Order: sequence, then C-alpha cells, then structure tokens
Amino acid sequence: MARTRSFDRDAVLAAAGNAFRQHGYRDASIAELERATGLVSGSIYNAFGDKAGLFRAALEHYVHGFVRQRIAAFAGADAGLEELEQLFVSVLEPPLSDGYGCLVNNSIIEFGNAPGIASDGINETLALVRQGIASLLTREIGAAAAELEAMQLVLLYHGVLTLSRSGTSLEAMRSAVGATFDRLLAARSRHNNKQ
Amino acid sequence: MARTRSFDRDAVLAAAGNAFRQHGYRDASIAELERATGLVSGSIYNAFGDKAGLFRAALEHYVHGFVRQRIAAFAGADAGLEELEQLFVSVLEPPLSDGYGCLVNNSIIEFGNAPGIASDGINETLALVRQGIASLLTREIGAAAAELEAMQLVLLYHGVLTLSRSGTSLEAMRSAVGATFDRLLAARSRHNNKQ
DNA sequence: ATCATTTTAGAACTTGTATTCTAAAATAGG
DNA sequence: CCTATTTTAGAATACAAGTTCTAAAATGAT
Repeated sequence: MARTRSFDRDAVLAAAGNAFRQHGYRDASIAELERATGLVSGSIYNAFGDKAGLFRAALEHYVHGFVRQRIAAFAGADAGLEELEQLFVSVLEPPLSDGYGCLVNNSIIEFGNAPGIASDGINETLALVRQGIASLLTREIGAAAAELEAMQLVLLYHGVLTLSRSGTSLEAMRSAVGATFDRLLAARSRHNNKQ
Repeated sequence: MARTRSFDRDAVLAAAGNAFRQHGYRDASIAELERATGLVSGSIYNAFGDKAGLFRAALEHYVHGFVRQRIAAFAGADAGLEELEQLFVSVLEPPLSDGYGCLVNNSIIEFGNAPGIASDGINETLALVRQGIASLLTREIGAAAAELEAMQLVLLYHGVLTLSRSGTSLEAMRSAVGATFDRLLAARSRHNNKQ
C-alpha cells in the first residue's frame, strides 16, 4: 500500500499543545510549531489540514488525555475533599507549573465566548470541572451548600490558572488553596455531625 | 504656530482599550483600531508611534483611570468589607459585563510573565489589588487571617474576570461572590467580639 | 522486486497587516 | 493675511506568516 507515518501523533499533539499553551494560538507561528513538534510544515498540513486543525486536535488531546484524566482521578465518584484539593495542588506542580498556564484557561481569554475552534474543548472542560466539583461537594458537605461552594471553587480554580502566568508565587497560591480546603473540611465535619 | 490635534486623547485611549479588551493585542488590527478610535492609521502612528505605543498608552490609561479609581473607591483607607464586595460585583456590571473581560487580566494571559509592553500595567495592577485587599482585611478581620484570605480573594477576583469571557452566568458568579463575603462578614463579627 | 500510494521536504506563493511616505488641510502666531 | 508647523488622509511599501505546490523518499502489498 503506502508509506506509514513516521511520527507519533500523541507526542506531536502534546508538543503542539505546549507550544500553544506558551504562545497562544495566534502567536504560535508555523515555524514555531515545526520546531516544537519536529515536523515540517508539509507534514503538519498533510496530517491536520491547517493550523486551526492542529490546534483543534491538540486541544482535544489535551482535554481527553489530560483534563478528563485528572478530573476522573481527583473528582471522580469515589474522590473526597482530600483528592479534590490535590486537583488544585496539581496545577501548581509539573507539568503545569512552568508558567505557561492551562491550554483551556488560556483559550477562554484568547477566543472568548464566540463559537470557534476552541469552543468545544472549553465547554467540555467547564462542564467536566463544574460537575465533578459539584457532585463531590454534594457527597461531602451536602446538597444544600454544594452549589454555592462549587462555583466558588471553580472561580478559585481559574484564578489559580490565570495567575500562574503572572509570576505570582506558587507557594502563596498553594497556601490559599490549603486555607480554602481547611474550611471545607470543617464544613464536612459539621455536615457529618448533623446527620 | 501649528494645527491643534482634533481628537480627545482620553476618548481615543478608552476606545482603543475596548478594542484591545475585545480582541487582544495581537488580533486587534490597525484597521480595527481605526474603526474603534475613529482615527486613521496616520494619526495613530503620529500620536503614539506604533501599535505597541498605542497599547501601552491604552493600558496605562486603563490602569490609572479605571483600576486605580476603583481600588481607591472600593478598597481605600476608609472602605470596609461591604465596599470590597462592591469591587467584585462591579466587574459583573457595566462597563465590564460585556463579556470582553478586563484588559489587565486578559493581558496576563496574552503576554505572560516575560517583560514586555504589558508588564508595567500588569504588575502595577496586581500590586494595587493585592495591597488594597490585604490592608482592608487587616483592618476588618485582623492581621492573623488577612494574608491568607487576601490571596483567596485575589484568586477569586481573577477567576471571575477570566470566566466573564466564557459565557458563565454572571448571576451564578454574583452568588458565589456573595457567599464568600457572607463568610468574611461572619469572620469580622467573630474578630470584633474577640477584641 | 516492483508498484501504487502516502509521507516528507522545502521552495514558492499569496495574503494579511504593520508601517512608512507623500501630499494636502488646518491652525495659531507674527 | 501669511506662513511655519503639525495633523490628517490615504496610497504605497515591506515584511511576516499561513498555505500550496512540486518532487523525492519511503513503505507495504501484490
């Protein structure tokens, strides 16, 4: 038949995702993406159509092979507040602690709310995070307080992701996350006593 | 002597700031900026040097004529928790509730931490917000808890600004802000009783 | 081993966009 | 009322970046 592809699609998408995470979609030039992925432009266009296609594929890879995994691990059906805290802590540790932020959070700012090449990944991620946190909190502190606390945690989450690009001390953010979860642990104790 | 300038510099910088807020620096073309400001490119280049110069001027105008004002009003020396809550609420109301976010918060994502045309405005704003909130909390709930709570509020603040570009319900964010401040009001009561 | 088909490589091209340039219009002072 | 100087206007330019194209290399099936 025909020649087989010589590169690893997952590795290419991970490398492209990092380039987009660092520079944004617009400022990541094809030359930059060639360097990051090790491919030449011909191969990129052959495999992904165009720059937008590469971005879509990289974002989907990021959401399905990274965000989804972490939500499942840290906010899945058998996760508790301790695991959820690790979700927040994990964005302050490698590989996200390089100062380039989160591809989804960055894309919210770059692309906004209008339908576009990032909408699917953004909306899927927002739903995953919100629902994961909300149902975990419902189990842990009860349905009454869960919704309000969930939105506060979602906002905290995106605040951490945004300021992780600003040079703000990771340690200071880590402490703030710790304080928030100390409060939630206390709420859980009160909730368990009431029952 | 010579012909006088026919446009209002402040109005032009406000219009340019809105265009940058909506599209970002890179995606706001000169043609877009001409439309937004009402100037033609010749006047822009004559008055501000280049696109980067216009951005720097617009960002400085934004920080000094908007951020600074709001911090002074809502987190100044005689402000309390009630005023601070209004700072958070105000970013969910006009003119910031148009879904285009905050020029500074957007610039954190677009430019990151590396020195560049947005660094001054970003760093000045981060310092203003952090210090304003921290000293207000020191007065309101005491020095012991102030620092940790301040960082949580700063993260909440940037979370709101980021998600304000995502189509997330403004009302849901408003409720989350309300819940956070209810908790701080309770902390203030406890702190005042202790004294 | 040969061939059909795909990937790879890199040059060529096209388009979009920031910037510069040239000339005309306008204004405040002499 | 001139005139020097600046702003304004818009065309011209230069450059960067995304995309396309052409040809060669590679590979699996027949």
